[in-house]
Amino acid sequence: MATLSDVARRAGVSPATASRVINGSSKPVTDELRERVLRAVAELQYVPNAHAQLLARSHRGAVGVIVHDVSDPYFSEITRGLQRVATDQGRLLMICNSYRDPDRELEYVELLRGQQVAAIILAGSGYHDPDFTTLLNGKLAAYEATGGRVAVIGRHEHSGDAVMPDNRGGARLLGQEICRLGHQRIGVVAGPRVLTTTSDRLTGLRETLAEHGRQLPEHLVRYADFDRDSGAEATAALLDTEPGLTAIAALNDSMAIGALSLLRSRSVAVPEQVSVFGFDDMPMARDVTPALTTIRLPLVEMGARAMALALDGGSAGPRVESLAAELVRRDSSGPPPD
Amino acid sequence: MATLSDVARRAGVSPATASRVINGSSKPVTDELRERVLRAVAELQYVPNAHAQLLARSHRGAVGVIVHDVSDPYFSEITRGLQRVATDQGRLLMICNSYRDPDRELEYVELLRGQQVAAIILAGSGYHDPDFTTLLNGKLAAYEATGGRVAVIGRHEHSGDAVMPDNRGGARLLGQEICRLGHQRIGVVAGPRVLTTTSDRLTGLRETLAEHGRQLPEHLVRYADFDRDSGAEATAALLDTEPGLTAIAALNDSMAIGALSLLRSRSVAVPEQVSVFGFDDMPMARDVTPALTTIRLPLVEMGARAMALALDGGSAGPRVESLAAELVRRDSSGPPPD
DNA sequence: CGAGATCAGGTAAGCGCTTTCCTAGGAGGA
DNA sequence: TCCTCCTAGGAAAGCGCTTACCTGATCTCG
Repeated sequence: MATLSDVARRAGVSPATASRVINGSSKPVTDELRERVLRAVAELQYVPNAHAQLLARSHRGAVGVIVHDVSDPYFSEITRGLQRVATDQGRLLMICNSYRDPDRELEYVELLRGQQVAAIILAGSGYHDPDFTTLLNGKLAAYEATGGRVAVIGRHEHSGDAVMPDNRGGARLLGQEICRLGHQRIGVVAGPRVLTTTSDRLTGLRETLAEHGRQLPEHLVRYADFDRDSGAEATAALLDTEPGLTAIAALNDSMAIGALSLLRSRSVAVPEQVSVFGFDDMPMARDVTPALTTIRLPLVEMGARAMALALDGGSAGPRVESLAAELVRRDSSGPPPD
Repeated sequence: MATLSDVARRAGVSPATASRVINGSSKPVTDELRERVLRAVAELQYVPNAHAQLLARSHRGAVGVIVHDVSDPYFSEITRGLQRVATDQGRLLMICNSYRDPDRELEYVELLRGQQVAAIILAGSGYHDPDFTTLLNGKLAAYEATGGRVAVIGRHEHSGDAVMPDNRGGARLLGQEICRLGHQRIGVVAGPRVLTTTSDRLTGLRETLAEHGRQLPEHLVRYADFDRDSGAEATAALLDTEPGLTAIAALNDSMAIGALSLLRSRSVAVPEQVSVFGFDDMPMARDVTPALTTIRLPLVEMGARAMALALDGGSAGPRVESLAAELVRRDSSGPPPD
């Protein structure tokens, strides 16, 4: 691999001069020398060693992002928003998948810190796990203490800048719609118990149902993994327990799609016999049949806001931006059968 | 940010010793000192500067991946495969999105080279653009000349290790199925003209149709962008031109889903009036209604193979692994109406 | 015509780490 | 008791780059 000195030698100048023309430094260099350096660069196919550069300048260019899984549409949308703002500011994004493993999340924080990233963004639900939370906050605090910026998306456990989707409010909208339609026997396909997103959504739903005089007994809540297949399984279990259900609320769209697929396989008509509700409004929600009634979260926007928070040097104390959810009525929901 | 010397000072040892215990070097260190160093690390929340480490060792750990767009399911699947193998080997993955911009692709090659990655993997179709191809190959060659490894997925233009999905063969399967069902009036929603994937698939399809005595006139091929919405548009255009079509072959699933959605909005029954075919078999293909008949490509496998090729030091000359495509019959296809 | 200002370019000191090589001290053997 | 050999630990030389500072030449002006 050619180095700066190789270039300098070949051009017959000092490394300093070579560095200056390559980086377009403000220090003037005669055209003659500039030319020679550029020629040498081309001939040697020279590319500066990014690590050496980062060491020498103390710049901090890149931004780290820790998400549960980019291939999950929920996170690809968020990531798209993050990406957009980062790119606009000429920042490189390092994306890390924790696959919902708290330990891996911790490791990635260290890794990103080691990479000298300018900011770390944590996207995705927090965990109901005080020990982990303490540990994580400690690491983040250490990072912030050295000038790093942190922003989180949808996790209350961190006390700094945050973008919070209104999970609870969204779930209330969902509950209202279910009641408005007149459903009485309602099953819920929830996400992993340990995630705060699950409990927030569940809480909102419970509250609203209670306000309308509905019960949500524990055996009608099934915990799954926020993915399609486990959503289908949970739906099956729900139906087996309580064949008379007329509404199934899945706490994210992937699981709702799983539910749809299971219902189809059992020839249960949606929404005539059973209504299905999702949450998130991923792009795919409108393409399944029947198109999914769901709660829209402005995912791309959330990503963009979080990145903006992280990058704007944030003078004041912790800023929390709450983004509203919105009900999207499509074809998977309707009144219960008579 | 605490440095190694800070740690060493606090522990009352030399940086060398500190480095040794932190990295678990083979050089023996007394428990006494080891202990002191570890305590200092904990107290200072020390994390090694990854750039300095990379500079000092000449290790080359990470692997770079350039894809069109990870949030496109086609690439998330491939990436999953790449990721799996990379993680197994303890490698960090740097993922870059070119968004199908050749210039950006070129830039990313430089960037990754600057990051000293051990290998670069290019996934996604090549371009029909000799100038670009020459440029890209030049850059890759320069990288390989300095010991970097390169593997490509689905691009013929590079002469090194490659994993090639059998686009043409898959398209032939598609053509056969269409003919078998008895369709005569066939429209195609193709991808961007400039991509080799588009032309490969188109060629396979054309060949097979021709063998069965079908024509595929140019006005029945509409070029779109491999995404849902442009697929819908192209389908609309196709139908407007030629209302009598009984089969629409989209050259990827996203566009097929767009086609499905457009047909639904026009109340055209699928497959009774028009059959729709996709390509790739993304996870989502089975969840749309009607479930999509498509050509399965082993996307995850492709990623895994490519990473394996790139990482195994590949002694011999260029290795090309071709992966077969497979027809998946679902509900969106059937015989033409009488 | 010489002193200071100006300018292009070079010199060298790091950035934070790893690792080779060296040293001092202790163990072991004669 | 003295010499050798091993051992743990330190000193220091880089890794490839940037940049503050210095130098020598040219220019400007009194």
